[in-house]
Formats: sequence, structure tokens, C-alpha cells
Amino acid sequence: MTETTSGAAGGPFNPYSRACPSRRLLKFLGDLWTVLVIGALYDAGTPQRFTEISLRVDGISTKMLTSTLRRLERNGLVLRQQYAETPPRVTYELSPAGQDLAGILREVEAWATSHMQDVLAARDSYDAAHEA
Amino acid sequence: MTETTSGAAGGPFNPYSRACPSRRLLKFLGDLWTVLVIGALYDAGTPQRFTEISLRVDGISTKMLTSTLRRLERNGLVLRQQYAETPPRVTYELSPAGQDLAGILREVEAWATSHMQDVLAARDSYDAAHEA
DNA sequence: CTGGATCCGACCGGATACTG
DNA sequence: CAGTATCCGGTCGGATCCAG
Repeated sequence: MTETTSGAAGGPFNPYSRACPSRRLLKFLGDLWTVLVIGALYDAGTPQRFTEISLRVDGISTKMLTSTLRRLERNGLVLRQQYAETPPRVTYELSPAGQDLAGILREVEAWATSHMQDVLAARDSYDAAHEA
Repeated sequence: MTETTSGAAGGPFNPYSRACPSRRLLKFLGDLWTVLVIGALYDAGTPQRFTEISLRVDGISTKMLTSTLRRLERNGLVLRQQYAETPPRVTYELSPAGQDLAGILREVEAWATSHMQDVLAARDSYDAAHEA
């Protein structure tokens, strides 16, 4: 036990350490667009086209969808397939690693939706007790 | 089935909808400092002081620790206890809801650390295939 | 010790226009 | 259709100083 910071051990990576690359990865994984795009691909079950994903993730801009998909692909979480057709057709799907992650992120998502009401109530309570 | 967007059903809240409050909540839950502070409190097991948390979460500024704890408290995820002493002593601990969430976020954290190596390899592979 | 207040640079991210 | 390029306002977040 030579670790000075906390966190689940089991490997050399520790996001509680400022310099550890896992911190940046964790930051990316928690990003809203990352979570929603992965969730959308997970729900779809089949390879999705750029436009199809943008329809599932309401309000995402082409810029953010592009950059998010690029990072996901670069990190090995999403597989990109492009076909030589006109008009061009490109599809995205989760890699095995991406599917694994999707299951976990889905839990976070489920927590958010199932506890939203409680959170709303907690805010009211907090605001009432701290109002100016 | 009147939903037009995707996502796990089960409630009226849907983060895939741009206007749904659960989207903002989800964004907050995935925030790096949120994840690490919750994880630190979870690891500690006992109520932690402001300074103790800052030591566990390497590199967090007092500004971010303060604002993160405030939001967590306001959302009912963290319980704050202050004692009338000099010097002042304040402790923070996870609420039952917070502990529930912590277990899930810990999984995300574990995914990040356990797959960091694979992700690093995927990046090398991607960069090699896309270098200018 | 536990913060609040302020300054300010960095960058996130939307809107828009354009291309193969 | 599937992006790329650019502009630019808003916000995030670190550093610093101050207070109860």
C-alpha cells in the first residue's frame, strides 16, 4: 500500500492523481455528449448513420457530434464504416469495449431519470432553507 | 409508446430530449469533480472535512471543491454538518441517495482505469493510421 | 480551517457558411 | 449525406486575496 491518494486500486492508473491519464479519460467518459451518443448507439442496436444519431440526440450540433464520434473512434469505443457510394454513407456502431461501457453509462442515465424527482425536491428544500 | 427520442423509458424524464431537466442533471453527474468528490467520500466511509477531501482529490482548487460540494448538497447527494467550534469544523458525507450513485460512478471509474491500457493502444493505432 | 469574492485566460460549444 | 472551417460569446476553472 504505497498509494497516497484514494480510489479503487487494481491497476497503475488512478484518476485521483492529477497527472494520471485516466483522469482525462474519465472526464471524457462523463461528458454529456459522450454519454448520450454512446447511449443512442446502444439503444439503436444496429449501425447508425450520422444523421440518425443526431436525431436521437436532440439538440446536438454537427460540430459536437463530429468531434465526439472522432474521439470515441480514436479511443476504440466506436467503429466507423464508410461505403463508397453516392451520396456517401457512413455508419457508426459500438465496439465490444464500447458496449461494455454503454451498460455502465446506462446505469448512470437511469439513476438520473429515476431520481430526478427526488433531486428536484431536494433543491426546493435547499433553496427554501437558504433563501436570502 | 409516444416517445419520439430514444433512451431508457420508465419515467417522464428523458435526457435525450434537449429540454428535459435530467439532461442537466446527467451533465452534472458526469462532471469530473463531481465524480471524484463523490468517490473520495465513498472511499473514506466516514464524514470528511473540507481539507481532507481536497487531499484525496489531487489538484482540486478550493473554488471547485466549494462549488461542487454546494451543488451536491443542494441536490441531496451530500450531507453537510458544521460544528460550532473554533477553529470551525465542517464535515461532508454521502446521503443514502449519494451512496447509491457512488456505487454506479465507481463502476465508471473502474472501467476507465481497467481499460486505460487498451484505450492508449487504440489511440496509437488510430494515430498511426491517420497521421498526416 | 472553511470558505467567499474577484480577476481573467482558456476552451467549450453553438451558429453559420461552405465542400466532396 | 457527412462532414470541415471559422467566428465568437459564454462559461469553466485556476490563481489570488480576503474574511469569519
